[in-house]
Parts: sequence; C-alpha cells; structure tokens
Amino acid sequence: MTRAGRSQEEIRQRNLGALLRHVHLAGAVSRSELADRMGLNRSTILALTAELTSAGLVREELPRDTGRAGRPSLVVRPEPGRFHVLAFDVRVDRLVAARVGLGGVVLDRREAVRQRAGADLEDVVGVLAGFGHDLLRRTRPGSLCVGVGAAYCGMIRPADGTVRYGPNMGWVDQAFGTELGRRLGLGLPVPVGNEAHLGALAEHQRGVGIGVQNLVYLHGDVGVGGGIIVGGKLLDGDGGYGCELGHMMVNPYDGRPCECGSRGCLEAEVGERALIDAAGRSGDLSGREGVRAVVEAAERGDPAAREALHRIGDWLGIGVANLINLFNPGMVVFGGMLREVYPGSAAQVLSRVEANVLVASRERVRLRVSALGDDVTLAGAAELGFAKLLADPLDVLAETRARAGTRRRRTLTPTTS
Amino acid sequence: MTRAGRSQEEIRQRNLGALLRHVHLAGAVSRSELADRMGLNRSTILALTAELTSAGLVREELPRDTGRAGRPSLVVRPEPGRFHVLAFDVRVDRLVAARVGLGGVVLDRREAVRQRAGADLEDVVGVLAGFGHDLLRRTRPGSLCVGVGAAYCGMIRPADGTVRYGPNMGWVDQAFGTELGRRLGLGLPVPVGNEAHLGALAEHQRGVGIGVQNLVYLHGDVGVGGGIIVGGKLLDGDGGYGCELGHMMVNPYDGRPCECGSRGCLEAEVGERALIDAAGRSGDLSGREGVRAVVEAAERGDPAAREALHRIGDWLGIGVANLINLFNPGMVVFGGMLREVYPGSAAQVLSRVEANVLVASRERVRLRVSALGDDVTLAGAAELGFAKLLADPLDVLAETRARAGTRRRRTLTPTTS
DNA sequence: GTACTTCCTTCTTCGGGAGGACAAAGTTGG
DNA sequence: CCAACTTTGTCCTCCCGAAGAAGGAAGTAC
Repeated sequence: MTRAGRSQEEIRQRNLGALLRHVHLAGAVSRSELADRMGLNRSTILALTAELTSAGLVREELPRDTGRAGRPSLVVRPEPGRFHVLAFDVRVDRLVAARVGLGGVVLDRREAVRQRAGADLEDVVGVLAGFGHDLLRRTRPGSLCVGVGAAYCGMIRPADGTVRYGPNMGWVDQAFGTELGRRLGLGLPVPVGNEAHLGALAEHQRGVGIGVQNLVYLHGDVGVGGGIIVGGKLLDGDGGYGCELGHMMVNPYDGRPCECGSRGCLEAEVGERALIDAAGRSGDLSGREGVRAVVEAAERGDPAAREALHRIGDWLGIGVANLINLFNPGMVVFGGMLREVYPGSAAQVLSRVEANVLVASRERVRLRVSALGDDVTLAGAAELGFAKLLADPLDVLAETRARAGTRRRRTLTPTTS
Repeated sequence: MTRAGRSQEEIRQRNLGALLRHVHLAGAVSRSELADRMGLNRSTILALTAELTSAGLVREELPRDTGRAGRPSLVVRPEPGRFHVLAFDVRVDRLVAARVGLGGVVLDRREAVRQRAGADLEDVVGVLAGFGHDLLRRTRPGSLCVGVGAAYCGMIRPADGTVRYGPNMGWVDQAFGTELGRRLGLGLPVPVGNEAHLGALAEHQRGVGIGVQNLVYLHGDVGVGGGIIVGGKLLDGDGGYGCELGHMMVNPYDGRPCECGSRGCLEAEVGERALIDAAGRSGDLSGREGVRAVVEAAERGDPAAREALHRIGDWLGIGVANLINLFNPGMVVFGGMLREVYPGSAAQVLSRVEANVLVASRERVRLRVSALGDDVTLAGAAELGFAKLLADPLDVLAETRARAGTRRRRTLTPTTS
C-alpha cells in the first residue's frame, strides 16, 4: 500500500512538482490552463507560481494577442539559463554529453565517436566526465546544475547505476553510475537508465507518444531493446530489469544465435546482423551504416534488400503482435535503427498484427516511427536528471544551493580533477 | 498528469479507504500497526477509525494477550455481517454466485454446472440473477449489499462489462454486465472482469502473491488467460484488453490451430486439448477431467502422460521465459488447470527459464502454484465488488442507504422480478 | 465609449493532520 | 503486591494548504 497523500506539506510539494512538470513539458502554459489541467483553484495556482517564481524556476509573462475576450492569463515559462542538468548517453557507436535547460532545451553538447569493440570503464567515464567538466566550465555564472542523468545501451541496476550486462562493451557488473558520479565530483548521484527505457519515456513525454498512457517502444541498434509505458509509468519490474523484449523467443526451431547465449530471440532475428545477412551483404557491410545501405538499396528497388526487409518485418511482426496482445497499447513506436527499417517492413508487421492480435486490442493501436530521432536516449537521460527536481522542486534547490555554498567555501579553484 | 492529492477532503477519503483496505485484507490490525503502515499519526488513526466505526464498517476490540509491554493497542476488525457484496463467476464448466462479507469471507454460495457448449446470454444471466436474489433473500435483515462484481472467462470491456469475445460460449459483444445489473434490479452497476485478471488480483491480495508488486499470473482452462500485476496494479492497457498472454505466438512453424484463428499461440500449445492430444488420449478424454486423468496417469508413472506433460512444459517454459524477460516479476503463479499441470512440467519450464531468461531477471523470480484454488476468480470478483467501497467508503455507504430508502418506500414486496 | 468576459489578487474560512500533554493499561522486576 | 517502565488512547491546540467570494484589472465586442 502506498501511503496516501499524507500531510499538507506533501501536497504542496507534489503540487509544486506537478506544476513545474507541466511548464517543463509544455514550455509555456497560462495560469488558467494550469488551473484547468491540475484541477486546482486560481488562488492556489497563484500561490504555487509565486513560490516557483521566487525560487527562480519559472517566470511569468504577459501573453501577446490572445485573441479571446477577457483579461489575458499570465503565461508561465521555465526560467531560461538558470538551472540545467547534465545528460550523458553511452551509445553503441558514440559517447554524447549535453547540458539541458529546464524545458528540455539542449544548451550545449559534446560528442565523440567510439570503436564498437570493448572499452574500459575508466576510458568511457573519463571521456564523459571530461565532457561534463567542459560543459560546466562554459556555463555562464549563476546557472546551477540541479541533476545528472545517463543512458546506457545495456542492462542497468537502477539502484546504483551499475551495468549488469552490457553486451556491446563486454561489461558485466561495472559500477558505471557511481564511477561517473565520482569523476564528475559534483556531489550529485548519477542515475542511469537503459537506453530503450529512457527512449520510451522521452517519446512518451516529448515525442509521438504525448498523451498515450500505454505505449510500447522498440529501440533497435545491434540488438533490440524495449521500453514500455504502462498507465503512464515506465514498466520496470522488481529489479528494474523489465521490458527486455529483445530476448522474447520468436523462433524456437531454427533461430539465429543470440548474444545472450540462446537462439531465436527477437533481436537475433531482426537486429543489424540479421538484416545484413538476409540481404546477403555480410561480406561488405556492417553496423548502422550497413543497415542504412540495405534500406537505401531497398528504396532504390534492389530485390535482395527488399526481400531482407520483408523477412525482418515478418519476425518483427510476430514480436509486435505478441506485445500488443500483452499490453493493449495505444501506440507502438519504432526507434533507433528500427526507425529506418520499419517503413520497408511495415507491410509484414501489419499483416502479422492483423493475423495474430485479437480484434479488441488492434482496433485502436497506432504504429509509428520515433519522432525524436537519434537523440531520444539523450532526451530521456535529461529527463532522468530532472526527475528529482520535478518531484520536489524546493528540496532540490535547497540541496543545490547548500552544495554550491560548501564547494565555494572549500576551494576557490574550479573542481576539475 | 493525474491531478495531485487535491483538496483535504480527498485526502480524508483516500485515508479512510486505505485504512479500510488494510482491515479488509488483514482481517484484524491494531491501531498502532495501522499508524506504522500508513505513515500517519496516532491521532489521525483515531479519527479515521472513529469515523469508520460510527459508519458501521469496522469495530474495535481489546486484544487478548499481546505479550508485549505497554498499553495494548486496540484491534480493528471488519464488522461482520453488516455489509457484503455479491460475487459472480462464469466459468467454463459452471456458474457460481456468492455473498461475500467485508474481510473476504464467503458467507453463502450457490453453484450450477453447465454444459460446455454455447449458452444464451439470457439463460446465463437468468441463473446468476436467480442465485443473487436467493442469496439476498436469505440474508439476515440489516445487512446491506454495497457492491457487485463478476468474473467472466473471456475478453471484457471494463467500461460497461460487455463480453467482447467469449470463445467458450461463442459470445461476441454481449452486454453481460448491463444485463446482469438489470436483472438483479439492485440499482447497482455490475463491473465485470476477465477471470485471469481477477485471479491475478486475488492471488496478489490474498494468495501466494501477497506483497509481490510485480506478478505474472497464468490461468489455464480451455485456453490460457493472463493477469499481470505491474507495480501493484493490474495491467489493463488502453481498452482493458491487456494481459492476453494466451495468444503469444510461441510456435510459428508447425503451431497447432488456435480458437482465435491463428496458429502456434501459447494456449494452443499448452491448453487442455494440447495436453490430452499429446498424451494420445483424445479419443476417450476431454475437458478438465481429461487433464486430471492425464496428470494422475503421469503421477502413477505412465510414460505417455509424463512425456505429454514434458512437451507442454517446454512450450509453457518458452512463454514464461518471455514473460519474465518482459516483466521482471517477483513471482509467476500458475492457476486454474495449470495448477495441476505445472508440477509435472516444472522441470521443462525451469530449464527454459534458465536458458532463455537474462540472469538479472531470473535471479529472484519464484514460480508458484495458485494458493486459492478454483475460487481464485470468485475471490477476484468479490474484490471487484468491494473496489468502490475501498476507494470511498462514506460515499458508497451514503449511496447504499439512499438506495435502500427509496426501494423500501417504493414497494413493500421484495424486488424479485 | 459602454457592455461583457475572463482573469488576477486579497482576505476569510474550512478542514485535515501533526504534535504535545496527560491518562490508561499493560509488562518487568523486586 | 508495588513501583518503574513502556506503549498506547484521547484531548486539545496549532499549522498549513486549498477553496471560495469579492473587488479590481485588462482585454474583446459592438
């Protein structure tokens, strides 16, 4: 049982958070609209916005040209450039870091390509922490970092950001989050999320899936990861390891071998290598560029490439059909490399959905391609960094200011190692 | 965004509901324990219990022999025999109705076997409504019916209790809930739930799955239904049609034909007929008794029966492995006819789990057999009937009393049609 | 310029929960 | 059997958050 809405302070805290979240996600909302959406009185909205304004989180402006009768409602916007988070993204083929402002604006970013082969924890964290310090150094003074978030292409223990299983780098039980936090030296914890989990959140909050309370997101890179939104919240499971739809067995007989040691997993049948092999191009192509080449060949009419996309689509369709039967979602979103693959495979996917999904569940489901492109995961990481602030704005600010105070007192030189 | 914990009244309502739910599920809880579990002050618990006591929902008693130092805390129990719900259960092979008291005690019940072949909506509703009237007639005066709930072995539209797809009876879009409500004539809506959904809830609240926040429940009868608890709540999806794990495709090549029109669905590979066919007994056995016969034969050492269970277990294992990868649950529960099948198939299931589930997700998962037996679904239906009361106790009581008033005023003869 | 609409702001009221003080009811130990 | 200790029940006051009414402000419509 969750403890109900306990004391009044908790209410205030939650309402402040909810209001800030609305502003953060919408960019600009009028007070009257906030009152409507949150089901609160005008007076209450006044009190809440006043508190957030004086905290420096939002600002209020007169709108221009409402066009409607009556006194125009003040518009609440996130205060630009006063608070930000650091977002990190460890992808299969590159490392990305960004400074993201309240409202979700990417203020600055750094990027490095990386070899697909194994990499050392030290190296990866070193590059990312370097990016982080650089981003902070170039921040105009007065802007405070209120959180950090990281996306990683592997299985993560949410409690401490440990990489349980990262097939691309060959990592097993590496303390990624803790280590990155230590190297950043900000005194902030670094929550880490699986790339597909965070992609799902991002598409749900800022992508094609806005307003969709039940959403299945498939993220393709080397394998296929998943993020599933159930009732507006990410499905995480007991340990945070849920949504592993890439290892759903779809081909129990002559399944292709999978990284995980099994055979016939969805990701073995529809991943990069499956597509390239199916197109008969395993000699000359590989990786994301390989996938692009096959897709482009198919668009030009190449029969082998088209046939390969169809074959992938059939397996993908089985997986998607199973997922729709299980989750009865309002939308299925294809992201990562599947964004490019899906259009050429859509017919097969749809026909599997038609054949295998019960009518009631397929009546209203929409199949879409990711709207946020390659930066979905980065956006998700940023949201992870904002999560605490949106849950309890004043508390996070107090902590942040306390931390800034002690740091300034302790040393006058910047805290880069 | 859900509107936060709005006004104070809403808090009070939720706290009353939460307290009543604790009492309902635990049977008897001390006030100090309630304060602990709900995170509320002693004074508040006092106020809440006082309100529920004066409403007649609970009573407080002196405990006997606490054994601990200090003044003994008063024990709060559900008031017996003052409020009840009607629970209905449409199973594959029988119709069940029961009067269930607060706390989950079955006070009285009626049951009728039914042919497995198609049945008319009118007939089924007629029998159930008759049971309902009979149960109410034999209630001692002063006991009020505060809700109704029904379980149905098919796909249900939760909004109005319409059976979208009921393969066993050949029903499509039949207004079961509405019709049963009309025939009962209580002025109460009749929420209807899928049997496996409700089974999952029941096992989660009163069965092996108490305290397990992420739980997968598989319910076997002719087919295989599913109910999945995610973060303590039933996964329903956009239309309430989620959890259809029975139509997960596990055998895309030489799959057995399924009721749904497809082939290779989980329920086609592990359902009653699959087992009986696999045992080579399709000539002389069928239905639930057929399953029992095969299981008993296997227990006596019959090789064909044992082999059949192993084969079923292998397919079941694929399905279960997929589910564990997707949901990372704390427990998987086998109910309905799977309760009998599972022990003889466990080795195969476990070996599939071992082979196909990623380590992190299988570290802690437990596989168990249903604890509530054949009445899981009935228990779930009762909980459905109690749901409103537990969400807003005083409101439901007010409505109930108002209804009782108007009914008594309108007619002096009982309201049986 | 007047009527109308919609919103902002202030002030008061209401209600829920926390917390302290004291009484009550049990155990423990002599 | 009594005193010390522990834990809880009950009462009372305080605090705080939200609602709601009233009056003013800032737009549009005609």
